[in-house]
Amino acid sequence: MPRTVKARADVLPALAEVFREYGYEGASLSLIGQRTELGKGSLYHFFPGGKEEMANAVLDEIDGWFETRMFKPLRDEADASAAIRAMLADTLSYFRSGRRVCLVGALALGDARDRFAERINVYFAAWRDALASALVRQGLDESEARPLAEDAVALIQGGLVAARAMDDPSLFERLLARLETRLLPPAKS
Amino acid sequence: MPRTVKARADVLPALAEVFREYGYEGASLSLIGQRTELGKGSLYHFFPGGKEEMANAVLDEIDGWFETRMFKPLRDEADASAAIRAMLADTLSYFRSGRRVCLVGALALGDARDRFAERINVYFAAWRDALASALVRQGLDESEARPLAEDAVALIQGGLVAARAMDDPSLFERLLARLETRLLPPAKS
DNA sequence: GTCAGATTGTACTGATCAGTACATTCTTGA
DNA sequence: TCAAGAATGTACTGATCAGTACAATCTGAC
Repeated sequence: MPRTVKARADVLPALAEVFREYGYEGASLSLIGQRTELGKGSLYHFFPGGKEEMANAVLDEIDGWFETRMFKPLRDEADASAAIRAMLADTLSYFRSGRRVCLVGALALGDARDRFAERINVYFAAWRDALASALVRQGLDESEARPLAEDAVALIQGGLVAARAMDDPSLFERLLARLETRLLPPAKS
Repeated sequence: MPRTVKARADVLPALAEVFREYGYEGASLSLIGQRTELGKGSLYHFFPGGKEEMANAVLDEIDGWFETRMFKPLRDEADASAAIRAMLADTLSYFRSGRRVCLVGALALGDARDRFAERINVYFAAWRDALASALVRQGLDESEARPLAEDAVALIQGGLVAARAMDDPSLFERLLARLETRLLPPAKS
């Protein structure tokens, strides 16, 4: 039954975008239906648990993407600096220069926070820890790497808020460019 | 008719807290009624424009608080460093070490963004510009002050997101402490 | 072709939403 | 004391919410 799997996975990007744009509570089933081009029958066929299962499926996909694409390289790649540069580039493109919101961050601020609290926590902690690991392999002490990674994750999230608030994607780009100079070791080639 | 004015103003703190906790759409009138201990009759008596007028009243109060308490001193106070230190201390206490969310930031990420887009934009821009002004008076070039102020505002917003996401108020405190060392001139007394 | 099961559309449910209408109660100034 | 108007409680409106039920349709294996 390849079609079942395909159809459910096909819906996830549209689903994610609805949650990103409207938040958990704001993403009504009628809106979800429009964006995914699926009726209620199909939606509840694929996601018997309703909205909560939809959001969890989206979060699963996001977790998977960040884990394999960013966190794992940050933890494991031999060239830590390259992994950090790749992380920044991926961050820029994933969030569309700040035009796209971080769903996890939006959930953290919104009214559905408690419902996904554990997942939200894990996502942020994983990002911070993976980045700190890369910084340590770059030669920093744990005691320097930890705070720097903490700053970086917060700066990225805040950059998304600020870029959206001021409707200025270039702000997010500038933020990431400056962050790169703080995260990479000075004047190596 | 002093009582009218008093009653309306008395409701604003509770109103603000509801919007902060549940977002604009999530703050239902029944919830607002409970928290403010006002029935629908009273709420629509004080705010004939409904929820939107309530949110605008709250934003007015927030704007006023930040303007007089933080932005104006940052722009005008003779001792720029003292104003920056005061800003950081006020930020810490206002947001309750990250336990309290920034309503403006939450609105920026949420589904009611378009409704308050202009106000949100102005709030962020005012903070950045006021801080940049203080940095310039501290001796920085405009070209250094601008990016640093931009970073600071984003870091604060991101700190609120991250502190809430990881349920760790001390994270917000650490962030602000490190930010202070970046904003104040090194080793003066 | 046929049939089991996957998929889908439609019509419901009861709850809750923002907002309105309005009669009642309270407060205040004279 | 008493009216004017401020303040409030209650009962509504129609819309929309998440979720359910179920019959109709489609699909692929045989």
